[in-house]
Amino acid sequence: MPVYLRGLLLLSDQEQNISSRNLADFLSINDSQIRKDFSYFGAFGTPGVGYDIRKLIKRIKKILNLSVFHKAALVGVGNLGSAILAYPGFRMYGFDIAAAFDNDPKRIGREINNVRIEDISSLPALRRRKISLAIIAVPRDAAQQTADALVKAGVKGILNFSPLRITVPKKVKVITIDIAMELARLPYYI
Amino acid sequence: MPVYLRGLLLLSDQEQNISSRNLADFLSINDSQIRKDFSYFGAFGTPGVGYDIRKLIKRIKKILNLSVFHKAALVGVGNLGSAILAYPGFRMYGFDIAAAFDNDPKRIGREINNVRIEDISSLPALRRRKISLAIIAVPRDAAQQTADALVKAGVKGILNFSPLRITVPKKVKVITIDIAMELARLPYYI
DNA sequence: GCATGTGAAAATCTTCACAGCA
DNA sequence: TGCTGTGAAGATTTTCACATGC
Repeated sequence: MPVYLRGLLLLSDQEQNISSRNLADFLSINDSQIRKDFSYFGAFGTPGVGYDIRKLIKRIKKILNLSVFHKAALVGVGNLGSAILAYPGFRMYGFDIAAAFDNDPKRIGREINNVRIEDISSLPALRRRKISLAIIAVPRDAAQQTADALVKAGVKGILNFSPLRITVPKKVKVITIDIAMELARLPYYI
Repeated sequence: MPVYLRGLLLLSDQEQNISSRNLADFLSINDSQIRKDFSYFGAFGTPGVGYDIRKLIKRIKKILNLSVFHKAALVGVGNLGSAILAYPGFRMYGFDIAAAFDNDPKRIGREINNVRIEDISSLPALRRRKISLAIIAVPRDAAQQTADALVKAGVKGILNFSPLRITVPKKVKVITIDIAMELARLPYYI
Protein backbone atom coordinates (compact mmCIF):
# COMPACT_ATOMS: atom_id res chain seq x y z
CA MET A 1 0.00 0.00 0.00
CA PRO A 2 2.75 2.53 0.73
CA VAL A 3 4.23 1.82 -2.70
CA TYR A 4 0.87 2.30 -4.39
CA LEU A 5 0.38 5.52 -2.48
CA ARG A 6 3.71 6.86 -3.60
CA GLY A 7 3.03 5.99 -7.23
CA LEU A 8 -0.41 7.58 -7.10
CA LEU A 9 0.92 10.74 -5.48
CA LEU A 10 3.45 11.03 -8.29
CA LEU A 11 0.74 10.49 -10.90
CA SER A 12 -1.97 12.61 -9.32
CA ASP A 13 -1.01 15.87 -10.99
CA GLN A 14 -0.95 14.29 -14.43
CA GLU A 15 -4.03 12.12 -14.62
CA GLN A 16 -7.53 11.87 -13.23
CA ASN A 17 -8.12 8.14 -13.61
CA ILE A 18 -5.89 5.16 -13.96
CA SER A 19 -6.41 1.49 -14.72
CA SER A 20 -4.72 -1.27 -12.77
CA ARG A 21 -2.89 -2.08 -15.99
CA ASN A 22 -1.38 1.40 -16.31
CA LEU A 23 -0.51 1.68 -12.65
CA ALA A 24 1.10 -1.73 -12.87
CA ASP A 25 3.21 -0.63 -15.82
CA PHE A 26 4.22 2.51 -13.97
CA LEU A 27 5.32 0.50 -10.94
CA SER A 28 6.70 -2.41 -12.98
CA ILE A 29 4.46 -5.02 -11.38
CA ASN A 30 1.56 -7.25 -12.42
CA ASP A 31 -1.88 -5.68 -12.78
CA SER A 32 -3.90 -8.40 -11.05
CA GLN A 33 -1.62 -7.99 -8.06
CA ILE A 34 -2.95 -4.48 -7.70
CA ARG A 35 -6.60 -5.44 -8.08
CA LYS A 36 -6.16 -8.28 -5.61
CA ASP A 37 -4.46 -6.07 -3.06
CA PHE A 38 -7.17 -3.44 -3.29
CA SER A 39 -9.89 -6.08 -3.09
CA TYR A 40 -8.78 -7.01 0.43
CA PHE A 41 -9.98 -3.59 1.49
CA GLY A 42 -13.15 -3.57 -0.57
CA ALA A 43 -14.01 -2.14 -3.96
CA PHE A 44 -12.12 0.93 -5.15
CA GLY A 45 -12.68 1.26 -8.86
CA THR A 46 -15.17 1.41 -11.67
CA PRO A 47 -15.28 -1.37 -14.25
CA GLY A 48 -14.56 -0.03 -17.70
CA VAL A 49 -13.02 3.14 -16.30
CA GLY A 50 -10.42 2.35 -13.67
CA TYR A 51 -9.63 4.11 -10.44
CA ASP A 52 -10.19 7.74 -9.55
CA ILE A 53 -6.69 8.68 -8.44
CA ARG A 54 -7.66 11.28 -5.87
CA LYS A 55 -10.26 9.02 -4.30
CA LEU A 56 -7.85 6.15 -4.28
CA ILE A 57 -5.21 8.24 -2.52
CA LYS A 58 -7.75 9.19 0.14
CA ARG A 59 -8.75 5.58 0.56
CA ILE A 60 -5.19 4.30 0.92
CA LYS A 61 -4.33 7.10 3.31
CA LYS A 62 -7.24 6.01 5.45
CA ILE A 63 -6.05 2.39 5.40
CA LEU A 64 -2.54 3.43 6.36
CA ASN A 65 -3.86 5.72 9.08
CA LEU A 66 -2.47 8.74 7.25
CA SER A 67 -5.67 10.70 6.92
CA VAL A 68 -5.05 12.61 10.11
CA PHE A 69 -1.92 14.76 10.11
CA HIS A 70 0.89 13.22 12.13
CA LYS A 71 3.62 14.97 14.01
CA ALA A 72 7.03 13.38 14.23
CA ALA A 73 10.08 14.14 16.33
CA LEU A 74 13.64 14.01 15.10
CA VAL A 75 16.43 13.04 17.46
CA GLY A 76 19.96 13.87 16.34
CA VAL A 77 20.51 16.95 14.20
CA GLY A 78 23.84 16.11 12.59
CA ASN A 79 24.23 15.92 8.84
CA LEU A 80 21.58 13.29 8.37
CA GLY A 81 19.19 14.92 10.83
CA SER A 82 19.59 18.27 9.11
CA ALA A 83 18.86 16.64 5.78
CA ILE A 84 15.69 15.16 7.19
CA LEU A 85 14.60 18.48 8.70
CA ALA A 86 15.11 20.20 5.38
CA TYR A 87 13.39 17.50 3.36
CA PRO A 88 10.08 18.70 1.93
CA GLY A 89 8.74 15.25 1.04
CA PHE A 90 7.01 14.39 4.30
CA ARG A 91 4.14 16.77 3.83
CA MET A 92 2.49 14.93 0.97
CA TYR A 93 2.12 11.85 3.13
CA GLY A 94 0.59 13.93 5.90
CA PHE A 95 3.62 14.43 8.12
CA ASP A 96 5.26 17.23 9.90
CA ILE A 97 8.60 17.15 11.66
CA ALA A 98 7.29 19.09 14.63
CA ALA A 99 10.23 18.80 17.02
CA ALA A 100 13.97 18.22 16.90
CA PHE A 101 16.37 17.26 19.67
CA ASP A 102 20.12 17.11 20.08
CA ASN A 103 22.59 16.94 22.95
CA ASP A 104 25.13 19.33 21.46
CA PRO A 105 24.86 22.78 23.14
CA LYS A 106 26.10 24.40 19.93
CA ARG A 107 23.05 23.13 18.09
CA ILE A 108 20.43 23.60 20.77
CA GLY A 109 18.40 26.74 20.23
CA ARG A 110 19.17 26.94 16.53
CA GLU A 111 16.37 26.79 14.08
CA ILE A 112 16.17 24.75 10.87
CA ASN A 113 13.13 24.96 8.66
CA ASN A 114 11.14 26.67 11.43
CA VAL A 115 11.91 23.93 13.92
CA ARG A 116 13.86 24.95 16.98
CA ILE A 117 16.36 22.39 18.20
CA GLU A 118 15.71 21.42 21.81
CA ASP A 119 17.81 19.78 24.46
CA ILE A 120 17.47 16.04 24.45
CA SER A 121 16.48 16.19 28.11
CA SER A 122 13.14 17.60 26.95
CA LEU A 123 12.17 14.34 25.25
CA PRO A 124 9.66 13.39 27.97
CA ALA A 125 7.50 16.32 26.87
CA LEU A 126 6.65 14.42 23.68
CA ARG A 127 3.85 12.68 25.50
CA ARG A 128 2.17 15.93 26.45
CA ARG A 129 2.71 17.26 22.92
CA LYS A 130 1.03 14.19 21.47
CA ILE A 131 3.96 13.25 19.26
CA SER A 132 4.03 9.50 18.85
CA LEU A 133 6.41 9.04 15.92
CA ALA A 134 10.14 9.61 15.99
CA ILE A 135 13.18 9.44 13.75
CA ILE A 136 16.49 8.36 15.24
CA ALA A 137 19.48 9.92 13.49
CA VAL A 138 22.05 9.82 16.29
CA PRO A 139 25.48 8.17 16.29
CA ARG A 140 25.23 4.41 16.64
CA ASP A 141 26.41 4.28 20.24
CA ALA A 142 23.52 6.48 21.32
CA ALA A 143 20.82 4.68 19.36
CA GLN A 144 19.60 2.29 22.06
CA GLN A 145 19.45 4.86 24.85
CA THR A 146 17.62 7.22 22.50
CA ALA A 147 15.12 4.51 21.70
CA ASP A 148 14.62 3.83 25.40
CA ALA A 149 13.95 7.50 26.09
CA LEU A 150 11.51 7.71 23.18
CA VAL A 151 9.58 4.68 24.37
CA LYS A 152 9.42 6.17 27.84
CA ALA A 153 8.04 9.34 26.29
CA GLY A 154 5.19 7.35 24.76
CA VAL A 155 6.45 7.10 21.19
CA LYS A 156 4.75 4.27 19.26
CA GLY A 157 6.68 4.19 16.01
CA ILE A 158 10.36 4.73 15.27
CA LEU A 159 12.25 5.17 12.02
CA ASN A 160 15.79 4.14 12.87
CA PHE A 161 18.78 5.15 10.78
CA SER A 162 21.40 3.52 12.92
CA PRO A 163 22.74 0.18 11.74
CA LEU A 164 22.38 -1.23 15.22
CA ARG A 165 19.53 -3.43 16.20
CA ILE A 166 17.49 -1.52 18.76
CA THR A 167 15.37 -3.33 21.30
CA VAL A 168 11.93 -2.00 22.16
CA PRO A 169 8.72 -3.38 23.67
CA LYS A 170 6.81 -5.18 20.95
CA LYS A 171 3.93 -2.73 20.97
CA VAL A 172 6.39 -0.25 19.48
CA LYS A 173 7.02 -0.57 15.74
CA VAL A 174 10.54 0.04 14.46
CA ILE A 175 11.54 0.42 10.83
CA THR A 176 15.28 0.44 10.28
CA ILE A 177 17.00 1.95 7.28
CA ASP A 178 20.61 0.87 7.06
CA ILE A 179 22.07 2.84 4.20
CA ALA A 180 25.28 0.83 4.02
CA MET A 181 23.37 -2.44 3.88
CA GLU A 182 21.20 -1.19 1.05
CA LEU A 183 24.28 -0.19 -0.91
CA ALA A 184 25.75 -3.61 -0.15
CA ARG A 185 22.92 -5.24 -2.10
CA LEU A 186 24.03 -3.69 -5.38
CA PRO A 187 27.26 -5.54 -6.25
CA TYR A 188 25.39 -8.84 -6.41
CA TYR A 189 23.52 -7.63 -9.49
CA ILE A 190 26.48 -6.27 -11.41
CA MET B 1 21.73 -12.51 2.65
CA PRO B 2 22.38 -8.81 3.28
CA VAL B 3 20.36 -9.04 6.47
CA TYR B 4 22.31 -12.09 7.62
CA LEU B 5 25.55 -10.31 6.81
CA ARG B 6 24.59 -7.30 8.86
CA GLY B 7 23.59 -9.44 11.83
CA LEU B 8 26.80 -11.42 11.65
CA LEU B 9 28.93 -8.29 11.39
CA LEU B 10 27.25 -6.98 14.53
CA LEU B 11 27.83 -10.29 16.31
CA SER B 12 31.35 -10.95 15.09
CA ASP B 13 33.16 -9.12 17.86
CA GLN B 14 31.20 -10.95 20.55
CA GLU B 15 31.12 -14.57 19.52
CA GLN B 16 33.12 -17.11 17.55
CA ASN B 17 30.35 -19.52 16.58
CA ILE B 18 26.62 -19.25 16.31
CA SER B 19 23.80 -21.70 15.72
CA SER B 20 20.97 -21.05 13.29
CA ARG B 21 18.72 -20.97 16.33
CA ASN B 22 20.64 -18.17 18.02
CA LEU B 23 21.06 -16.15 14.85
CA ALA B 24 17.35 -16.55 14.23
CA ASP B 25 16.55 -15.24 17.69
CA PHE B 26 18.87 -12.31 17.15
CA LEU B 27 17.18 -11.42 13.87
CA SER B 28 13.68 -12.34 15.03
CA ILE B 29 13.10 -14.93 12.34
CA ASN B 30 12.72 -18.70 12.08
CA ASP B 31 15.82 -20.88 12.35
CA SER B 32 15.04 -23.29 9.52
CA GLN B 33 14.66 -20.30 7.26
CA ILE B 34 18.31 -19.55 7.85
CA ARG B 35 19.49 -23.11 7.25
CA LYS B 36 17.38 -23.36 4.10
CA ASP B 37 18.72 -20.08 2.73
CA PHE B 38 22.31 -21.09 3.36
CA SER B 39 21.70 -24.53 1.86
CA TYR B 40 20.98 -22.96 -1.53
CA PHE B 41 24.61 -21.93 -1.61
CA GLY B 42 26.02 -25.16 -0.22
CA ALA B 43 27.01 -26.25 3.26
CA PHE B 44 28.27 -23.60 5.66
CA GLY B 45 28.15 -25.08 9.15
CA THR B 46 29.17 -27.92 11.37
CA PRO B 47 26.49 -30.21 12.84
CA GLY B 48 26.58 -30.08 16.60
CA VAL B 49 28.55 -26.83 16.59
CA GLY B 50 26.91 -24.25 14.34
CA TYR B 51 28.49 -21.69 12.06
CA ASP B 52 31.91 -20.10 12.31
CA ILE B 53 30.93 -16.44 12.19
CA ARG B 54 34.06 -15.15 10.48
CA LYS B 55 33.95 -17.87 7.84
CA LEU B 56 30.27 -17.28 7.30
CA ILE B 57 30.83 -13.56 6.79
CA LYS B 58 33.49 -14.33 4.18
CA ARG B 59 31.19 -16.76 2.45
CA ILE B 60 28.26 -14.37 2.31
CA LYS B 61 30.48 -11.55 1.14
CA LYS B 62 31.60 -13.76 -1.71
CA ILE B 63 28.00 -14.57 -2.62
CA LEU B 64 27.07 -10.89 -2.57
CA ASN B 65 30.14 -9.99 -4.60
CA LEU B 66 31.49 -7.97 -1.69
CA SER B 67 34.81 -9.72 -1.28
CA VAL B 68 36.58 -7.27 -3.56
CA PHE B 69 36.60 -3.69 -2.34
CA HIS B 70 34.13 -1.50 -4.22
CA LYS B 71 34.39 2.17 -4.94
CA ALA B 72 31.23 4.23 -5.06
CA ALA B 73 30.52 7.75 -6.24
CA LEU B 74 28.23 10.20 -4.51
CA VAL B 75 26.31 12.76 -6.54
CA GLY B 76 24.84 15.67 -4.62
CA VAL B 77 26.65 16.93 -1.54
CA GLY B 78 23.85 18.72 0.27
CA ASN B 79 22.83 17.76 3.77
CA LEU B 80 22.06 14.18 2.90
CA GLY B 81 25.14 13.81 0.73
CA SER B 82 27.35 15.21 3.46
CA ALA B 83 25.86 12.77 5.92
CA ILE B 84 26.64 9.91 3.58
CA LEU B 85 30.20 11.12 3.04
CA ALA B 86 30.74 11.31 6.77
CA TYR B 87 29.14 7.95 7.49
CA PRO B 88 31.71 5.38 8.62
CA GLY B 89 29.49 2.32 8.12
CA PHE B 90 30.32 1.55 4.50
CA ARG B 91 33.75 0.21 5.20
CA MET B 92 32.66 -2.95 7.00
CA TYR B 93 30.74 -4.03 3.92
CA GLY B 94 33.77 -3.40 1.75
CA PHE B 95 32.90 0.02 0.37
CA ASP B 96 34.60 3.29 -0.11
CA ILE B 97 32.98 6.52 -1.20
CA ALA B 98 35.81 7.35 -3.57
CA ALA B 99 34.35 10.35 -5.37
CA ALA B 100 31.79 13.08 -4.79
CA PHE B 101 30.16 15.46 -7.26
CA ASP B 102 28.04 18.57 -7.05
CA ASN B 103 27.03 21.40 -9.34
CA ASP B 104 27.30 24.17 -6.76
CA PRO B 105 30.55 26.15 -7.28
CA LYS B 106 30.61 26.92 -3.54
CA ARG B 107 30.95 23.25 -2.76
CA ILE B 108 33.26 22.18 -5.57
CA GLY B 109 36.84 21.89 -4.41
CA ARG B 110 35.96 21.45 -0.77
CA GLU B 111 36.94 18.30 0.99
CA ILE B 112 34.82 16.15 3.29
CA ASN B 113 36.29 13.06 4.89
CA ASN B 114 39.26 13.16 2.52
CA VAL B 115 37.05 13.23 -0.53
CA ARG B 116 37.33 16.29 -2.74
CA ILE B 117 34.08 17.48 -4.25
CA GLU B 118 34.29 17.61 -8.03
CA ASP B 119 32.25 19.37 -10.67
CA ILE B 120 29.39 17.26 -11.91
CA SER B 121 30.70 17.70 -15.45
CA SER B 122 33.50 15.30 -14.50
CA LEU B 123 31.09 12.39 -14.13
CA PRO B 124 32.18 10.75 -17.41
CA ALA B 125 35.57 10.08 -15.81
CA LEU B 126 33.94 7.44 -13.58
CA ARG B 127 34.39 4.88 -16.33
CA ARG B 128 38.13 5.41 -16.47
CA ARG B 129 38.31 5.37 -12.67
CA LYS B 130 36.49 2.04 -12.59
CA ILE B 131 33.73 3.28 -10.33
CA SER B 132 30.55 1.37 -11.14
CA LEU B 133 28.35 2.15 -8.13
CA ALA B 134 26.75 5.50 -7.35
CA ILE B 135 24.53 7.18 -4.80
CA ILE B 136 22.07 9.81 -5.96
CA ALA B 137 21.38 12.46 -3.32
CA VAL B 138 20.37 15.37 -5.50
CA PRO B 139 17.12 17.38 -5.44
CA ARG B 140 14.27 15.45 -7.01
CA ASP B 141 14.13 17.50 -10.18
CA ALA B 142 17.70 16.56 -11.00
CA ALA B 143 17.40 12.85 -10.22
CA GLN B 144 16.62 11.57 -13.71
CA GLN B 145 19.28 13.58 -15.51
CA THR B 146 21.80 12.49 -12.88
CA ALA B 147 20.82 8.88 -13.44
CA ASP B 148 21.21 9.34 -17.20
CA ALA B 149 24.68 10.79 -16.78
CA LEU B 150 25.69 7.97 -14.43
CA VAL B 151 24.50 5.31 -16.84
CA LYS B 152 26.41 7.01 -19.63
CA ALA B 153 29.50 6.94 -17.41
CA GLY B 154 29.20 3.17 -17.11
CA VAL B 155 27.67 2.93 -13.65
CA LYS B 156 25.99 -0.44 -13.07
CA GLY B 157 24.27 0.05 -9.72
CA ILE B 158 22.53 3.07 -8.22
CA LEU B 159 21.28 3.79 -4.71
CA ASN B 160 18.63 6.45 -5.23
CA PHE B 161 17.43 8.70 -2.43
CA SER B 162 15.02 10.72 -4.49
CA PRO B 163 11.34 9.82 -4.22
CA LEU B 164 11.02 9.96 -7.98
CA ARG B 165 10.97 6.88 -10.09
CA ILE B 166 14.09 6.95 -12.22
CA THR B 167 14.24 5.14 -15.52
CA VAL B 168 17.38 3.29 -16.51
CA PRO B 169 18.30 0.48 -18.91
CA LYS B 170 17.42 -2.81 -17.28
CA LYS B 171 21.01 -3.97 -17.02
CA VAL B 172 21.43 -1.23 -14.40
CA LYS B 173 20.16 -2.06 -10.92
CA VAL B 174 18.48 0.68 -8.91
CA ILE B 175 17.61 0.55 -5.24
CA THR B 176 15.44 3.42 -4.07
CA ILE B 177 15.20 4.60 -0.49
CA ASP B 178 12.29 6.97 -0.01
CA ILE B 179 12.59 8.20 3.53
CA ALA B 180 9.16 9.79 3.63
CA MET B 181 7.51 6.61 2.38
CA GLU B 182 9.24 4.54 5.03
CA LEU B 183 8.02 6.90 7.72
CA ALA B 184 4.56 6.68 6.19
CA ARG B 185 4.46 2.97 6.97
CA LEU B 186 4.52 3.56 10.72
CA PRO B 187 1.08 5.01 11.51
CA TYR B 188 -0.60 1.83 10.26
CA TYR B 189 0.89 -0.09 13.18
CA ILE B 190 -0.01 2.35 15.91
C1' DG C 1 23.52 -34.86 22.66
C1' DC C 2 23.37 -31.03 19.63
C1' DA C 3 22.83 -28.67 15.43
C1' DT C 4 23.13 -29.01 10.40
C1' DG C 5 21.06 -29.90 5.82
C1' DT C 6 17.00 -31.23 3.39
C1' DG C 7 12.87 -33.66 1.58
C1' DA C 8 7.95 -33.14 2.43
C1' DA C 9 4.01 -30.52 4.12
C1' DA C 10 1.85 -26.30 5.03
C1' DA C 11 1.14 -21.61 4.29
C1' DT C 12 1.33 -17.72 1.59
C1' DC C 13 1.70 -15.01 -2.39
C1' DT C 14 1.17 -14.29 -7.40
C1' DT C 15 -0.95 -14.93 -11.68
C1' DC C 16 -4.60 -16.54 -14.58
C1' DA C 17 -8.93 -16.23 -16.56
C1' DC C 18 -13.37 -14.82 -16.75
C1' DA C 19 -18.16 -13.34 -15.07
C1' DG C 20 -20.24 -9.09 -14.52
C1' DC C 21 -20.69 -4.20 -14.70
C1' DA C 22 -20.08 0.78 -16.72
C1' DT D 1 -15.69 -2.65 -25.51
C1' DG D 2 -12.79 -1.96 -21.37
C1' DC D 3 -11.73 -2.79 -16.89
C1' DT D 4 -12.89 -4.35 -12.21
C1' DG D 5 -13.26 -7.88 -8.64
C1' DT D 6 -12.44 -12.58 -7.56
C1' DG D 7 -12.47 -17.75 -7.37
C1' DA D 8 -9.21 -21.17 -8.89
C1' DA D 9 -4.65 -22.58 -10.33
C1' DG D 10 0.03 -22.14 -10.08
C1' DA D 11 4.36 -20.73 -8.00
C1' DT D 12 6.99 -19.63 -4.30
C1' DT D 13 8.19 -19.24 0.48
C1' DT D 14 8.12 -20.85 5.07
C1' DT D 15 7.93 -24.26 8.43
C1' DC D 16 8.17 -28.95 10.02
C1' DA D 17 10.48 -32.98 11.18
C1' DC D 18 14.08 -36.00 11.03
C1' DA D 19 18.14 -38.62 9.11
C1' DT D 20 22.89 -37.62 9.27
C1' DG D 21 27.30 -36.00 11.08
C1' DC D 22 30.28 -33.93 14.72
